[in-house]
Amino acid sequence: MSSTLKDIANKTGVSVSTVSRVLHDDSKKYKISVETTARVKSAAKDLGYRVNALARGLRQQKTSEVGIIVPDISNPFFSEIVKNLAGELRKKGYNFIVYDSDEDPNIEISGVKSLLEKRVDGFIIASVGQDFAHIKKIRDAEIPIVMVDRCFADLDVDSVSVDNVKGSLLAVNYLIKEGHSRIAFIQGLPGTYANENRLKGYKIALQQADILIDEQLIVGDDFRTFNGYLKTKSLLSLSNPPTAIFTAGDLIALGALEACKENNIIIPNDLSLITFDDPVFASYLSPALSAVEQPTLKIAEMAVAMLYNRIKNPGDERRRILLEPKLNIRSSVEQITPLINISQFNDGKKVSGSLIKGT
Amino acid sequence: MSSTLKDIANKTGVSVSTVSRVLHDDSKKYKISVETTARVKSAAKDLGYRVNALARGLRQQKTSEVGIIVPDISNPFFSEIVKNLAGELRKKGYNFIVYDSDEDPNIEISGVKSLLEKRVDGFIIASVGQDFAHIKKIRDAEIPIVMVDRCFADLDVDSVSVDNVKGSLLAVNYLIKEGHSRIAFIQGLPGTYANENRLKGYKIALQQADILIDEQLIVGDDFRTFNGYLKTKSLLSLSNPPTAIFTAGDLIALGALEACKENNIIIPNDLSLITFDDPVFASYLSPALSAVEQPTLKIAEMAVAMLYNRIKNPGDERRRILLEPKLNIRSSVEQITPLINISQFNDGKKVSGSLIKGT
DNA sequence: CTAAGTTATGCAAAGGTTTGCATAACGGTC
DNA sequence: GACCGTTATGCAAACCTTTGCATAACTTAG
Repeated sequence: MSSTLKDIANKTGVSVSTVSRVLHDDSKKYKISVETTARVKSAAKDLGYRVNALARGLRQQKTSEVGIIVPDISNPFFSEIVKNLAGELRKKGYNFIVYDSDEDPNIEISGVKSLLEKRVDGFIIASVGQDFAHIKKIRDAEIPIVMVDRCFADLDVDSVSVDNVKGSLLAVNYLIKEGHSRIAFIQGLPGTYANENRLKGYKIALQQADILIDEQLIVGDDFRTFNGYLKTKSLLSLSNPPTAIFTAGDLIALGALEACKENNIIIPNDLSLITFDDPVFASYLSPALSAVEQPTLKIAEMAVAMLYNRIKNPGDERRRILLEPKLNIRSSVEQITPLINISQFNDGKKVSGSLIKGT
Repeated sequence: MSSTLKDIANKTGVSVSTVSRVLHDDSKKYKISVETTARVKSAAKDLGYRVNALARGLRQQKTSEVGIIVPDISNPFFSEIVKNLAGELRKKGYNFIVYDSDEDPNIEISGVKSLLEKRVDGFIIASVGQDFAHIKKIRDAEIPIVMVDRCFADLDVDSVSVDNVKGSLLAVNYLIKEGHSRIAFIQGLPGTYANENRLKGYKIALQQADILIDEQLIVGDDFRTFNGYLKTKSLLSLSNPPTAIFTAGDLIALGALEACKENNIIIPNDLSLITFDDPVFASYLSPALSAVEQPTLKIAEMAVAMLYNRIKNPGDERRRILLEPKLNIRSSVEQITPLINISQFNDGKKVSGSLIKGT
C-alpha cells in the first residue's frame, strides 16, 4: 500500500536520489530547483509516502531507538520511571521500546537479545536477578547502556539509582527513634543490588543502635505483593513478633496491609509499618503509609542524560550516580515505650532492646 | 562489531544462502550436508552472529511487532492492561513497542506515524481525544488494529472494552439504593468513548430513579488526579453539595480523596465516594474504596486474540466486544436516610430526591 | 576560445537478509 | 550413451533508503 521513493521518482520523472534529498529538505544544499522540489513534495503527499524506518535504519546503521527493560511495569514505581523516561527521551528525539521482564531473568535476557537484533541505539535497564553476563556483553559491544534502580556492584556500567543504604537508614532510624527495636525486614529478591543495599542499610541502622540482628526477622524473596502478604502472616505468628515491619518495596507493603487486615491487626496500634518506595496512593492508604521516596523524575532525567552523553562521547569515564532518598512520615508508625527485656543474651556483648547497653 | 551472514560465508567458504538456510534450521529441507551445517553453526557462534531485524523485516515485509499506544502508562489501569497485553503477545510470538500518548492527541498521532514507519504488523490503541482520522487511516491501509478501552462510536474497527454504561449503572444504582440522590459525577475527558458512556450510564440511572439531573453536579474534564482534586473542591463549596461522588477513573478518585482530606471531610460519613476502575490498592485506601472493576486480563486476552485473528484473516467481519463490569462494594459509601425536601420543582413532573414521586 | 566554476541532477553501491531459480556432480536406468 | 532423479549448493534479485561520486549544461572570467 505504502509508496516508496521509487514510486515518487517514477511519477515525477526524477531520480530516487533527488526525491530523497527533497524529502529531507536538502533542496538548497543540493541546489534542487524550486520547481522540482514542489513537484516531488506534492507527489509524495498524493501517494501518501511514509519513510520505511527499516530501510533507513539499515542504511544509516542507527535507529534513534532506545530499549528499556523493567522488571514489572505494573509496579507503580516502574510505571512512573517508564513514564518519565518516555518524556525525557522524546525531548531528545528518541523513540523507545519497552520490555517487561516480569521479574524473570530469562525474559530479560531474551529481551536484550531481541533489542540487540533490532539494533537499538542504547539501553536503559533495571535488571532483575544476579547474573550480568548479558549486560556485560552489551557494554563490551560498545552499545551505550545505563542501568537504573537495579544495577550490579561488580560491574562497571553507567548507572543511576537512589542511595538505597541511606534510604533504609532513614526508615529504620526513624523506627528506632520511635522506640522500636524488634523490627522486621521483608526483603525483595535477594542478591539484587537494590535489595542487598536496602538490607545493608537495615543492618547498619540496627547495629548503630546496638540492636541485635535477629535473622528470624529478615524474610521475603521477591518484590511482589504476595511475598509481603505471606511473610507478614508468618511474622505475625512468631512467638515473639516484631513491633514494626520495614518492607523493601511498595507492593510488598500492600501485601503486608492485606495480611494485617485479615488478622485484624490494626496499624499502627498493633504494628508499625514503613516501606521503601512511595507510590502516589501512599497517603490515602489506611493508615497513610510512611515511606521512603525515590526521586523518580530525577532518576529518569539523569538516566537519559547519561545515555545521551554515552552515545555522543563513547569514551567518557563511566559513572555511578546515587541520588538522595527522602523520608515521608505519615501515620503508619506509632511511638512505643520499649519493653525492657533482659532475655536473649547473645555473645555476652549485645542484647536485644535498644535501652540496655553493656548489660 | 556484530557479524553478518557474509562474514560467516567467507569464513566457512560456502555461500550466503547456505548460511541463511542453516541458521534457519532448514538444513534437511535444502539437503545441506551435516558437515556443512556443523561448520556453519560453529562459525556463527564463534563470530557472535545476531540476525539483523531491520534487514529481515525489510526483506520479509513484516516485523512480528505490535504497536501499543495508551494515554497514560502510569495510570494503574493502563499499566495493568499493558502488562497483560505484553504477556499475551509474548505467547503468540510477537514483540511490541509501547507509546505513552500522555493524554495528548498530537502525541498519539505522532506515535501512530512513527509506528507505521517502523512497519509494525498491528496496532492496539487506547485512543485519546475525539478525532479518529489517524485511526481510520490505519484501518483503511489494511493494517490490523484493535481499539481497547477507548474507542469510537462512529468508527467501525475491532474493539474490546468494558460495558461502560452498565458499569456506571452498577455504581449509581448502588448509591441510589443506599439513599443518595444528590450524586455528582466527576468525568474524564469529555467526548471520549469511555467518558461519554460512563456519563450516559450515570444519567440513565438517575432517570430511571426519577432523580432530576443537575448539570451543576456533572463536572470535570480529564482523567487525571488533579482534575479530581479541583472538582471535588468546587463541589464541596456548593451551597447544596452532593452527598455522594462518582468518579470516572481511579486517578480522579485519588484526587477526590486528597481534596476531602484537605477539607476535613470524612468519607463515608460526610460524603460517599465510588469510582470507575478498581486499582490494586483500592481495598487498602482509607476508607476502602468501592469501585467498578474492569476485567483487565480479559480485555488484554480478547484484544490480542482479535488482533491475531485480524492478521490471519484480514477479511473477517469487524467486531465490537463489550465485557461485563463488576461492582466491588467496600466501605466508602454510607447509607443515608434521604432528606425529604419539597424544594426544587422542575417542570412540574419530577422532583429531586428519590422518595418523592409524582409530588 | 579555453578553463574554471556553478547549477541541477543522476548513477550505483551499500546496508543484511531471504528466496525463487538454477546447476553441477553423481548414480542409476533403459 | 542419452536421460532422469537426487543431492548439495550457489546466483542474483528484491526489500527501500542514503550518499559519495560523477556529469551535463551553463555561465563567467581571463
